Amino acid sequence: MKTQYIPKKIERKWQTIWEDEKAFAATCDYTKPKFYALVEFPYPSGQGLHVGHPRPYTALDIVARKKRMQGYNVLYPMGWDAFGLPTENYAIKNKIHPQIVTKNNVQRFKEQLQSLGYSFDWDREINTTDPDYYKWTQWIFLKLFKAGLAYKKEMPINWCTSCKVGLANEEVVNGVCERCGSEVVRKVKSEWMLKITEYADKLIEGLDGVDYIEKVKVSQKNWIGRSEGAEVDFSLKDKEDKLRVYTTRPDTLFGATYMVVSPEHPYIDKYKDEITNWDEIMAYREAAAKKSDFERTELAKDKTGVVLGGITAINPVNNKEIPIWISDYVLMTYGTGAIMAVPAHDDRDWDFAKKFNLPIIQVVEGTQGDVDVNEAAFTDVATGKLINSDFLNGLDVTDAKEKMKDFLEEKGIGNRKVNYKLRDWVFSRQRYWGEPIPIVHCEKCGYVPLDESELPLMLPEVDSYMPTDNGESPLAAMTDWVNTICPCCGGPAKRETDTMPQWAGSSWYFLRYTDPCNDEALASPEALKYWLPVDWYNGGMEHTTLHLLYSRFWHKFLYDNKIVPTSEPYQKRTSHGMILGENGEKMSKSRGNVVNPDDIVNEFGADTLRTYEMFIGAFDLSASWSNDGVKGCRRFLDRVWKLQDILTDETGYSKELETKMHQTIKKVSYDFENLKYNTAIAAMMSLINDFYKVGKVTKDEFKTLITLLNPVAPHMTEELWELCGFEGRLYNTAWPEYDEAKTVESTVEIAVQINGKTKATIAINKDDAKEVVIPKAKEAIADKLTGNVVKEIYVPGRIVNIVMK
RNA sequence: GCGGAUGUGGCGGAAUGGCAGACGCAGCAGACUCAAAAUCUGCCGGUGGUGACAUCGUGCGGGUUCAAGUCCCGCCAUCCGCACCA
Repeated sequence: MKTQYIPKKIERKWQTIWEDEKAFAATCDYTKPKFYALVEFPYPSGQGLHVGHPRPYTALDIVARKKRMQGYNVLYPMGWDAFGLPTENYAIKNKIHPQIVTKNNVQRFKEQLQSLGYSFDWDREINTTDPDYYKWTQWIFLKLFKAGLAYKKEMPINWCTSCKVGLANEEVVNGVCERCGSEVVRKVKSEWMLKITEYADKLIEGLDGVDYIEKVKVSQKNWIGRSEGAEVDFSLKDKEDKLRVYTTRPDTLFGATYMVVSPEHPYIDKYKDEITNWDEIMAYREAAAKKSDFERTELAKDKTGVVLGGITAINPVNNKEIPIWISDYVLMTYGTGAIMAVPAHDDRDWDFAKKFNLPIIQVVEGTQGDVDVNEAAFTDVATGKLINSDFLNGLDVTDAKEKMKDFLEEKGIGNRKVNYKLRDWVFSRQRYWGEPIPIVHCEKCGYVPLDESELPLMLPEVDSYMPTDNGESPLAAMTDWVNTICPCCGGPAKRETDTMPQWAGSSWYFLRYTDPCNDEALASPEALKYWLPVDWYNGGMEHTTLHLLYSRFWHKFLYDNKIVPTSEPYQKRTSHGMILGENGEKMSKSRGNVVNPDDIVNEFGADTLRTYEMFIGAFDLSASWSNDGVKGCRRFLDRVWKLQDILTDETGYSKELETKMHQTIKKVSYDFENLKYNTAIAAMMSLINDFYKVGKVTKDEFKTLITLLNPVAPHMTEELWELCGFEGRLYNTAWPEYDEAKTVESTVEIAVQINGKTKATIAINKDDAKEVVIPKAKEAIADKLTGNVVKEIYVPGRIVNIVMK
């Protein structure tokens, strides 16, 4: 054996060489074909890198390295999503400035990533907390504000009692704060909002033109929750006012037997004097307000409610007088905050009607037979036919919906309406460690944007980062900073003291990588035109309805304002599975099953860690860590290293392995771009097993193998390349080519079956005709051909099946 | 409840409708060693048989097909989202 494989001796060496040679820098030669590979930039937490991080980073590193070898100008950048609560909380606890905490964490993360040998272009590193970066985050906010898409609104928000901060709906999980797990209550605050709802349709339509894995598309569509229906006005008896409802089932209007309004509905206060049971209503309302969202969900099954005394409504299609109830199963935040109840054809209305003994009128009949709406609501829209509904009778549900919508619009008692589950984005945070919102409030002029020339609006130094109990940001205590003059009238004014949420900086970071040092624009139009869209973006499923949706929204807005050249930011989106502990549970300190990537690098080397994480299983599924599995991958790399012992001076591929070589190049090339890293590695393992079986490996076979393996194990293959005296550097050697014709053996062994069961195998020439193969096959199974042969099947090069009776 | 995914040896996992279990791990046996580790060689789904071989086998029940882990219909289990959205 020539030398021993000692990763520690070679990994640092190559990392330094790559850095010195700027091996992986994306060039500004915009004439070359480009490839933009992107992984989600991490939040540099104090814990350092988790073994989950290298999985997606290695996967796209493989793609990036391969694309470079195929002649592409590749952009594979990395940066830091560094604003956020954990850093701020750590800063509060340890009395260190968050800036310093961030700097330390970034340094640690960067060292760890570099020790894994990623081909990131570190010259394009970005950090969302850098004023030169957040200048442009603020700039985009101003654009949104000027376009009327950022507005301030008094609204009940999700308030985390521990973080003392308002949360977006997406950040509340099971009624508790996504970050700290504390209780979330509703609190009324004036908050900055972004009108993402204005882009709801565009965000749905855009999905048709991109190559995202299906489950991401489905989740986004469900989250946006588009529904088509109608708004209908019900008259209040003896009143001028109409009570407007939203329904997706206007066809069932004749079956509406009562109405329900949300406890917060404004009509309740408006008709206070005429409501005969005001005390009861108030008691219900208070009880509902006290319930947290979590309790409301928990109690979802059991319907509660109170009838409004003294006020009734008139069904506009049949003029019947019906009662109005209040109940918290109707949400003020969706539709109009009021519904018409059709208990015969809606499960929730049915539950409510049963509980309070309200009439149930059937207006849709099943075509399959009897439907008893006293037993359960009949909600099947596919098979129903309308009954008891005057001019709709006999129609199926789809036609009846349309006819009723036309009717409503003709008579002026309603109209078609599309609703979304998606809400506007709560964009304020009452926190220090975020981008300041560049807005000034003037008594005379209202909310006034800063002039672009004032950007970046720097985050000022404060004495305390503690949020306050009254819900104000720590910045509010900085009177010198808060008190300013109005950019509009020059009078006294106050700065906005809320900051932006963590999602702001990550909503456009991929644009900045294309031109990270530009101080005149977020990136030059040339750079954007060349690099966009991102060709392949990989990230976690948990960001599907947050980051991914938010960044698509910003991008579409920038596109509409002609700042970016593409309507979608990412052409392709994939997702990796989680890495679980050895026991199959999520890794956590409390479970004691955490694996530290540094330990693996120290003991086995970065190339082993990379190989193992790619070999661990299907990329999109979660996988359990296995220390034995890591050892196996190290063993594989050792065996590759030791191929030097049987390396000959011969060139070309040897006769016995020629087919295998072409097959392997084909398989590895395909698998690397199709998330099948595990089978690509298996194919290379199988190839080296064959080298050992044959007892030698030619120069060209060895070159091909280490080139194919280079994207996975870049350090050791580069070292081998040099040790063997091959020319230049492996990282800029051309990717191996294969000859399709040579991927198939000229003689193949195929199975001979009787009635689908294999009885023998025969060797044939791959081009042999059926007339040649069948007799050969029959000969091989002659002793078993005891019945009548009914049919003889030959699938060329694959199988023979003799059907016998 | 709705949506999405998953189910194959002791384990992780392979299989354009065409010889199920590639590749790896663990295990067993042997070689090397004073011994162990490392390394190398062989075996490695169940049952029956000394054996060639036979037979069963991809969560369960049906179906399509010459042929089904793969396609269709109906279930079960587990995991992950969402959840009173009218």
